Amino acid sequence: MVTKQFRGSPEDADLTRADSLAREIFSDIANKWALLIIEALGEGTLRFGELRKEIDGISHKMLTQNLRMMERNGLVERQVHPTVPPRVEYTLTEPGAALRATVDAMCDWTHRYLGDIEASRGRFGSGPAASG
Amino acid sequence: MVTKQFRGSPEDADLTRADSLAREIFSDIANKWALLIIEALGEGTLRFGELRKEIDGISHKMLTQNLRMMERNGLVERQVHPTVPPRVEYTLTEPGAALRATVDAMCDWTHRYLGDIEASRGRFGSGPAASG
DNA sequence: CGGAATCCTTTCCGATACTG
DNA sequence: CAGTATCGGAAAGGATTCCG
Repeated sequence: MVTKQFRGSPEDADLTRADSLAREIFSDIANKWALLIIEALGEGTLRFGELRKEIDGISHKMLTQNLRMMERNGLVERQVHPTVPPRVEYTLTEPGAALRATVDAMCDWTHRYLGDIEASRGRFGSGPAASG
Repeated sequence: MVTKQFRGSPEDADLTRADSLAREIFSDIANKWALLIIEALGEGTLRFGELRKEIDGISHKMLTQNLRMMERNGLVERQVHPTVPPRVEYTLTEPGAALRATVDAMCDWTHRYLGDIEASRGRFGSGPAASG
């Protein structure tokens, strides 16, 4: 039940704390860039620059920011090779790989219903017109 | 391949248009509130006010805004009962219900890895400390 | 090459007021 | 009860610059 969060009742402090944490994590990953990064890393390990090229439209800043967040949450592992120029590689962890299956499903869904959605958009606006 | 979007090449106009649309839809639904609404409607039809109560922390405005977007994309159906006071009900469509399975998986994932993530967060910050 | 900090614009989102 | 519109602060996010 991720829809619920915390209410201030002191008794169920543990339950509400878990709910609050669940919601926080959910909010972290229910984000465009994070999901696209997971999708991109699904193929295997990628360097920072490769990720940037793979994910169309992501900025340097957003990529860094989301990778930090995902590293903190243990979704990706960051490996720094102390060469020059530096080489930094990102890999999905086991939790990250598990989430990847879900993201794949979301991508499949998108392509599966692309036509329906386009049609729905066409109807929207012309649909609920006045009757008289 | 939702990670790719459109490049201005005139030849593959159709392909890039589809990619662009796919990314747009993906961005629409890869959003905290939209996913929580889908999750909430998974149980069955709910009124506006019920949704508001079900989804902790969502504001009147965000709920309206996301419901419009989801209606436009054909994820939810909106039924207005011309009573007084008005009664408006929201139900998942078939595409919406299909997406629900994915969102459920995301919620399951969240609870499944809650502990791991919390542990990872604890390590983060104290991990990459200087060696000397 | 990858990261961090800065600046600046855009978007998000809550609060409020008003309508039917 | 549900929806729309407006306002203003907060946060997101892009561009740029400097560092190792």
